[in-house]
Amino acid sequence: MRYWLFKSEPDVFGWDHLVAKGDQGEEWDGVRNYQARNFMREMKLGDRGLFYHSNIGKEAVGIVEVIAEAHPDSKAADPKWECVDVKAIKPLPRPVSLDQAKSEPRLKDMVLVNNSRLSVQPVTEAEWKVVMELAGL
DNA sequence: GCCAACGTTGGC
DNA sequence: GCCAACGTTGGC
Repeated sequence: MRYWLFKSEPDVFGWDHLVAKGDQGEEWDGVRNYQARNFMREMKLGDRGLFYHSNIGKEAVGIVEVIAEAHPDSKAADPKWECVDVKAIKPLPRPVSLDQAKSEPRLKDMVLVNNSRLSVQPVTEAEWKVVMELAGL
């Protein structure tokens, strides 16, 4: 299983929105960046990801699971843009902020810390474990 | 609100 | 195919 990080602005589509979708989950649509799309193409059913709030909060707030592998983004005019479906698994007991990630030496190579603009990112297993530890899981 | 970083576009 | 101009993202 691999780990990922999904970034979203909470006032556009936040953790609570995804939780409200329940087991049905939601398409991670709207990605118009090749790097991010290519990561979604690599995702497999059951992969886990962090749900990160950009701009407001700047913290990982929950865990999601991939429930549908890459397919054309239903909201894109061009089918070259693909996305996966995700559902909320559980909130982090203690959200992990960008500041925390930056000040944690074990997370210094995390994409989130080094390339703030990429909206879908891979997370290594080692990084995942550190984040879980900081989150109180 | 500003601006640095990055990606994309389009003229040449 | 290069690169300047432009637009967007997201941290500060």
